[in-house]
Amino acid sequence: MRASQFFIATLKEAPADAEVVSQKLMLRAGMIKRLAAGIYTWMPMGLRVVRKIERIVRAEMERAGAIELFMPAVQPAELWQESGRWEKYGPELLRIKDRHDREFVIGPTHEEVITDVVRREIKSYRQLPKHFYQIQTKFRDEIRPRFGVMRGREFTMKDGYSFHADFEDLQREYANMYQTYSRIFTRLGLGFRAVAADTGSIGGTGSHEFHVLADSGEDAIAFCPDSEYAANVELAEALPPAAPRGAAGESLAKRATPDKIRCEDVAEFLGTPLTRTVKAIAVMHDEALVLLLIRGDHHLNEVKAGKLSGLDPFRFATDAEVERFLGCRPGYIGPVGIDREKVRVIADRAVTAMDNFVCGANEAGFHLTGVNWGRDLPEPDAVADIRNVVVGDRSPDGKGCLDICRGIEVGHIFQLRTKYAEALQCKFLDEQGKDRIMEMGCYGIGITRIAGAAIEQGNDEQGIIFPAAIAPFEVVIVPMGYHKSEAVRAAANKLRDDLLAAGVDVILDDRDERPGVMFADWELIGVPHRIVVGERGLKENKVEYKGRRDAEATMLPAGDAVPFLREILREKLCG
RNA sequence: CGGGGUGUAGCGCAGCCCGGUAGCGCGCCUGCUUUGGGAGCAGGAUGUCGGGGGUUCGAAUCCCUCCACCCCGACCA
Repeated sequence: MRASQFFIATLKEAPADAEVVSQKLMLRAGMIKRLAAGIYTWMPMGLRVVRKIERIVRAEMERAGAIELFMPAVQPAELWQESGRWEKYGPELLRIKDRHDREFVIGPTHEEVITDVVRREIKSYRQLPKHFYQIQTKFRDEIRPRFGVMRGREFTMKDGYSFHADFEDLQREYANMYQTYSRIFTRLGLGFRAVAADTGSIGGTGSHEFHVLADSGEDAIAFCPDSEYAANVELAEALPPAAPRGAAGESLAKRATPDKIRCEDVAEFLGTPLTRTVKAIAVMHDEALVLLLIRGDHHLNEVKAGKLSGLDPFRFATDAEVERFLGCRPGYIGPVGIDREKVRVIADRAVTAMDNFVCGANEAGFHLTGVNWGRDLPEPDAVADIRNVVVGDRSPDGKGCLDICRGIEVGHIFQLRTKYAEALQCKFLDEQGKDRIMEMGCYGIGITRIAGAAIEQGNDEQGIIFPAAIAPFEVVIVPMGYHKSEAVRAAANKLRDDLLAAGVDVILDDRDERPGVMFADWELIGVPHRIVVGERGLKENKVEYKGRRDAEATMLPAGDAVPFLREILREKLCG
């Protein structure tokens, strides 16, 4: 490729509304163009990145035994009504009507379509298992699209669906995909982590998310540095405290705490550690108020709380409801002296182990100190794990303490079991000639999100630092005076031809630009390897090499450039 | 949806309060010079001032309305 024939559209300044670094850099590097909220054009430079990601994903999916097909983006409403998601999916599902007033959706995912295909095509256990996948445009009408292609409304996804005669075979394929995804993200050159994930309403044993580790990630991941344990914070279990509850040493006292509403403020005002305070969170279930008790320094985990049998589903109580049930305005409510016939109390595991604690007095402007279970109030109606884990908590696998990092979800594998097969009656005949529902797995990779995630993980003051595997070009040749010096032009052209012949994805910058412009452009675009050809070096028959992360350039004999680059590119691919 | 904010040239912005018909930087075009880190000089092109309505002799500016985009929204219980 020659730069003069390609399309390079870099910007010195990023559009003002770009928020995250990947979005700014992709816009500046001319990889994407915004058309509408969460909807982007992939410009030629960016498309090369997407295509390289797709190529690796395809290769590994084929290797794992999956078969590619391509399903429609526009899908009839009937299928979604049949699965029940026409109602359940909510406003994220974009619905459209055709000229005959028939309803359709723009597919946010393809479980319905693939299940329909399989139920029509596969009749016998002899045809199972099968794993179909596609790389396709999805549309999800996000409430608030942000972060460029990381949370767009229209995006490209690899989605695969496997069908099995029994659960054991589904688990086999699930393990196969776990390995495959690990290979894919390794080949893509990303720092990632597989984490146990919430299975949501579907239940079942298996779901893992694959996260690219980056501080800007939207998800928090709890992991144990001393073991393999890693889970989304939504899921990670907070173990019961090791130390038992202490004796009731202090006597119960009511203290005036005017205008002190937050636990932090109360603790500071009373000179008590935050860890001795208890916050009561009022929620509503079945039109009854339930108090959730969390230690002052902890955070409620809504996902965990929502799974409790007596709390599914719940919503936060309004101020009026708090007043009605507790006779006190929010800010000073607590579990002491309330009508436990009407208000249930669910305590986090950490809270039941507390003694001599501080909580609201159910009287505006007052908190209680020296509160003790048993003595001052009855034991909680239920004890459960309803908080987020924090750094330093014991790891659920018992092998050390948890740490927390942030990640961008780029892959998700899921054992769907029979959820969709049941709804759409996707059956096969087994060896006995009996009708049985198929077991299903689904496996997704956010292709376009990976481009953004890779940039979040690799960038500096100058711009993007792409892994070689997904950079738009592996090598750029920047000649000094291409249009002035016959020697430079000849050497640069030859190097380009030799690299192409050696299978290297190279671009020669033959634009009539000043050196500074070319250097800045390629550093912004993030090409990992750069060769500078100049008369200065050619006098000694040398060219200059600089890796994108290198501080200094090194000179090499012109003849060594091709084997040298082949070598480092091969290392990167295998490493 | 609720709250806040912004729409002026391809990008970044000023002008608006206090009405007089639009400007700066980058980019773009032409010429000359320059050529190892986003060049210099000279000349030039580019705007339904988000749309519609109103007030006014006159509206980017004031008023009404619509639209688009951006930001924030459990943790006070």
